[in-house]
Amino acid sequence: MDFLNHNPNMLTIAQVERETGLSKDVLRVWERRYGFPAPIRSESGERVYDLEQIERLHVIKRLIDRGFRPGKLFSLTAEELQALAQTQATAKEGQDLPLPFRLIMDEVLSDDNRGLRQALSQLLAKQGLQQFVLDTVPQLNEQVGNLWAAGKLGVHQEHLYSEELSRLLRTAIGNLPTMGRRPRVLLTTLPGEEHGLGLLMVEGVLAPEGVHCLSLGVQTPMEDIVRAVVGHVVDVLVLSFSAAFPPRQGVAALRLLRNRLPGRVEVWAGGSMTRATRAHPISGVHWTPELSDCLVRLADWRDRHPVSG
Amino acid sequence: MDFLNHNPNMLTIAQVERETGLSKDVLRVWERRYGFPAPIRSESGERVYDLEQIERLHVIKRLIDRGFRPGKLFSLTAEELQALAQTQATAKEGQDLPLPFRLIMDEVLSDDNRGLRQALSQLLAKQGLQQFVLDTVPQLNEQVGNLWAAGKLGVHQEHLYSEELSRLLRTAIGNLPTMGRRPRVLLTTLPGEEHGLGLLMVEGVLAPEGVHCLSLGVQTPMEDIVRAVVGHVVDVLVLSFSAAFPPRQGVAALRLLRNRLPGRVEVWAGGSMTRATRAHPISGVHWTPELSDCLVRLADWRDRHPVSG
DNA sequence: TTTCATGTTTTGTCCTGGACAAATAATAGA
DNA sequence: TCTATTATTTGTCCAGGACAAAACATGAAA
Repeated sequence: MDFLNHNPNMLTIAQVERETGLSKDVLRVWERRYGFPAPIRSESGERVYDLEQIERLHVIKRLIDRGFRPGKLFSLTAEELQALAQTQATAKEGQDLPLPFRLIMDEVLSDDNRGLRQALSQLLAKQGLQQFVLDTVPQLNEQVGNLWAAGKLGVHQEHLYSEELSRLLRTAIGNLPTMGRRPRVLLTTLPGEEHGLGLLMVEGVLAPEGVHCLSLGVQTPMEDIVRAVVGHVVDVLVLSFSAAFPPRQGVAALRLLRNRLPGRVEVWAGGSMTRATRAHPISGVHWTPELSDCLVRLADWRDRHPVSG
Repeated sequence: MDFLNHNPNMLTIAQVERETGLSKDVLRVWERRYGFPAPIRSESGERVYDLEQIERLHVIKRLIDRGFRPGKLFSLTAEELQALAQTQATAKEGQDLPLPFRLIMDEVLSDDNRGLRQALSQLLAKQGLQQFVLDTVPQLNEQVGNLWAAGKLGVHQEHLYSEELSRLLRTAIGNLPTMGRRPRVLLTTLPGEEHGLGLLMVEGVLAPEGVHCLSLGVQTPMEDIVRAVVGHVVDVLVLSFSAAFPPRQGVAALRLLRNRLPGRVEVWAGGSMTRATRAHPISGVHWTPELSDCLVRLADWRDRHPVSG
């Protein structure tokens, strides 16, 4: 194996795709239409990008995620772009929040994982798991989202936040006494959805109700979801979709999956995406855009399935 | 929004890519070369795949993952393919394993998450966290890998195993007393590496040594790794690479990253991939293919940085 | 026999540039 | 002010050629 080839400060298009999250198709069509990025070519004609371009791509990507359109952005100079990013940064400050929230955000912003862990776990202890997940966590998430949108938060800080929160929730759920009452619930996400926090939150709401939860983590192929549902004799399948999941594809995938599951099994679809799709009913799929909807559905399920014997 | 269009049993090429993990390019070039898959076309000429083809693609993908070459597989009929999958299934049985391992594998195979959780946590309690991670977990992983290669294990069972193991490790790590001695270690994976178990294992080895660990979860873009390393004043950066990570790209990415980090910061690269790359030294990067290598490096680091005052 | 170097085949990735579907913005009508 | 059309922008898909990388086969040297 020869790993010695090219200049270590240059990236191939595949590396840029992984690094920035922009597909090869997009990178090429931007180059064609807007003249940027403008990679040099290897001797065999393949695109080779330097670090400056990657950095600029990152800036552009972030601005697009905040709602700007590519057309506008590509006509700007580097300075204007930078200025725009700065302007945005001051837009949505953390407003009048209750003190505990401000504190937690401060820990996130100051990169203090110990402090963050401490603060989160204190809040959890005060409120109890279910309350914490139903009320506090969504507010925290929103706040993190705001700070992110305002450009105050680096990706690593967002990662740190969700890592510590996951850790805390898992621990709390793990320490719950095992009840294993019906319904048996299977939790996972479809391929393409790699955000697993939603699953943990649902589990944090249901487990205290004594529900038998079974999580497969993220990105389980449909075929395997079907197998698991049958194999585990599951009553309810919970799927979570973040806001980043394209609603069209979500609905298409749910239809497809619904078709292949036994009718007996309920499907609950939750997460931010479902706020956009709730107006489009799918027969046999329940939208649970809010966490509390899961509790409503749970009560309903138990009403219809009284414990016999 | 109109979600009502196409037949819910047909998939677009993008859906097939997500579902099977085969890139669009591969799907198209297979069709061109081997005549399979053979999707019908929408009225606008786009590929539309039916469920049968997806299923066959899944089978083929699995066989390729087990070392078969596409060329061979595409000349087989459906029956031969099925037969091959079956044959493989009996190849690598679980051999003479110590009893506790057999037990755990049985729990995995019987889809019993409660039992699995129980068995794992019992083993952990007996051995202690560090020992458990150093000895037992790698053996379990290997065994799961064997069963997978033998076709005995569904994806959902593999997911279940790693989910329960992660849960257990997180809980155990979370219950450790906080020491926060040097070095300060940052753990994450590069974009493209979505397997996070390795990070947990490293943490499970280092945390009992009193190391100040800080995990960012998976797939942190390089730019943000650099920021986090600087922002958190980290001494050591730990990166994990699963066997699925292409060695070439791993080495290229490490070179790139190393160039952008302060020289003071050590980089430890571990995980199965590094067994293939260890022969290719990168200055400033330490290969730690075995977990115990992390302990060696830790001792070395502490030797060179005696606590002053 | 095993190990390593070399050539050959297979396989996956990249390319161009056109077409069009989907998402978004702009405009007209209620 | 709100809602339905129409226009523009933007991302995805396509074909089919080229070639880089990986896997395999062959032969020479240890």
